[in-house]
Amino acid sequence: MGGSEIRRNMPLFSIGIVMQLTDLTARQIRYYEEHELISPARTEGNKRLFSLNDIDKLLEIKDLIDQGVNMAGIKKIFNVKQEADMSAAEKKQAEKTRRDLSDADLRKLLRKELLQAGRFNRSTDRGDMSRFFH
DNA sequence: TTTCTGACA
DNA sequence: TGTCAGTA
Repeated sequence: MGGSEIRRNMPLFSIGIVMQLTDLTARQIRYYEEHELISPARTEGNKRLFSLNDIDKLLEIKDLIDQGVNMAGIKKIFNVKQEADMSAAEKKQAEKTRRDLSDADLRKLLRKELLQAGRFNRSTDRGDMSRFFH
């Protein structure tokens, strides 16, 4: 890893600066943080401090959003991306984690759909379009 | 003045 | 997502 990594991860910018740099609203930026797409540091006063990496990530998110990709799709893309630069051992663990999460979600979904079998809400799921981007 | 969290006529 | 409230 290059020593510049520490600089790119240095918490430097307020949300106001980031808004101007990314053309995103504070609402959107906080929303993406809620969904764990970014994890800015905090000051003693609980103010968010963004790094260059955070800004790059927000820029990518903005492009994806503009292309019609939703949160689910963006999360998938980011997961694949970060999995790309992981060691084999880490990949194995990540695969297990992903599988476990899937099983948990599957049980929930299965129970719901068994209970109220008769709902068609697959129309808004454009998240899978992400497969055509990365 | 800026940012934060929570909430929704 | 926008926006308003009430703070820190």
